[in-house]
Parts: sequence; structure tokens; C-alpha cells
Amino acid sequence: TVTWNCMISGYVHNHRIADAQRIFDVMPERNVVSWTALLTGYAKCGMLEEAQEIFDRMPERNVISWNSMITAHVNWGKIDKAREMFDNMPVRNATSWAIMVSGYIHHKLVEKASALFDQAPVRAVSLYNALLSGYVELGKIKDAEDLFANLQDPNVVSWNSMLTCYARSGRMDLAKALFDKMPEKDIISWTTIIQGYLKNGNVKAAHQLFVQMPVRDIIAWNTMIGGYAQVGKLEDALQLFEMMPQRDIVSWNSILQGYVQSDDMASAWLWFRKMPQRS
RNA sequence: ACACGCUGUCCAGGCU
Repeated sequence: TVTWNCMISGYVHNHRIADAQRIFDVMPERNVVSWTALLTGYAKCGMLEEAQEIFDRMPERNVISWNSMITAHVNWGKIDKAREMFDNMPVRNATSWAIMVSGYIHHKLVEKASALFDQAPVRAVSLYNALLSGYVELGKIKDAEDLFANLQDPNVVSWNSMLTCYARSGRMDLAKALFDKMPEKDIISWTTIIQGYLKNGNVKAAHQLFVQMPVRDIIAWNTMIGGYAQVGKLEDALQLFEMMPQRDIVSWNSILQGYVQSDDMASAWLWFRKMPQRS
């Protein structure tokens, strides 16, 4: 069953819901993981009613099934329905609380998010992070700082949110100080600080860090390319574009955007025609 | 790599 479930989950990640459903139908026996994975698959494809139907039909549900269904509602704008399920679920874990707080945050309902945060029986780091990202998103620097200061044991996600906070408000001095102080940095920390320098007009510093970073994924490459493109340094952008191990649609769009930004519509059009149909 | 959640890139959209 585990092997079959892996296949379902693989298809779900690729948004191949028809194939996931096919596996689900032919597998000899299904457990709660199979059902939940399928539910998530429908939800990811925007088929909320089908997801709900699966949820209702499942022979058994655990806290993850509930969380998955709540996430589905949150992601498709049904925040009230999500809250209703949250209130009615038999058992809530730390993730349930984080999902709901994060749902409110994404709907810009910060008051509701912080009210719920205050009610949480256990303050997991992910719960803090959900609220923190909301403060950061809305530029509430002081609130973010206070919340971060209250964190007993911030993880790399918390640190990264604070990096974003300072970078977005133009305080690259604070961002860099924080970056240097981080107990551990991941690829997102590096990309965030690079993006910060780019947005604040320091392409040189950005590039230095780009060269220094231990591992670069496609998003890091795209970030640096986009930074060059935005300031009209298209040769640099193109050079990186050629160098990167693989490209996705964002890589192509970033260069395109660079041409548009430079008012070079002729090159933009040529580039557009060179773009692969899908990626 | 058996299912859910919090942080980074282009564009578009949605909400207030």
C-alpha cells in the first residue's frame, strides 16, 4: 500500500489528478493516507467539491485529513468554511492552528489571525511563523520584531521572515546584520538577502552573495537574472541565463521583462518567439 | 521521497 500511495502522491505533486485517481482505483487496498493524498490532489487542481466529496466518503479520517480539507478551503477562498471545519474537528494539532492562522493572513485578516493565535493552546514555531509572515507582508515591522523577540526557539523560517521584513522596508543594514547572525542559513536565506539588495539598488552586493552562496537552485538563479534585467543589465542577465543548469518559465519571463523594461520591444518580441511552449 | 502547515524569484489574477 505504501508503494501505491507513493505513486498517488507523485501524481498529485505533478497535478496529474486523473492518473492519481486511476492508481487509487486499481490499488488492492487503500488506507487513510491514500484517501487523504487523493483529496489533496483534487484540491490542488481546484476541484474543491470533489475534494469535499472524498472527505465525506472516507471510511476514516485523522487529523491530517481534516487539515488537508481545511487547507483546500483556505486556498480557494473559503475561509469561513475552513473556520467552520476547524471549529468542528475532533482533534487539532499544531499544524491545524498554523493552517488557520496562515489562512487569515493570506486573506489579510490580521485581527482574526492574531485573535486565533492568542487562543492556541500550544504556541508552535510554525504558528508564530504564520503570524510573523503576516506582519511582514503588511510591513508591520514593530509587530514583527516583537513577535520574533518572543520566540523562544526561532527556526530558519522565522529568521528568513525577519530578513524579508528588513529587506522589504529598505533596511539592508539590519537585514545583513541579521543574516550574519543566523545560526543556520538555508538557500532561502541567501536568496532573500540577495533579493533585498537587488530591490534596494545594490546589484553589486547581490552578485557577490550570489557567487558566495554554497548551493544555487533555480529560484536563486532567477532572482539574480531578474535583478540584472530590471536595471537594464541584459548582457549580465543573459550570461547567467546561459550558465544556469536548467531554466523554467520564470527564467524566460525575467529576461523578457528586462527587454520590456528597457523599452526594447523588438528584442522582447524575438525573445518571446524563442520561448518554449511549455516548461 | 506514503498524506496536511509557516519563509525566497517573473507575470497575471483575486480580496480589503
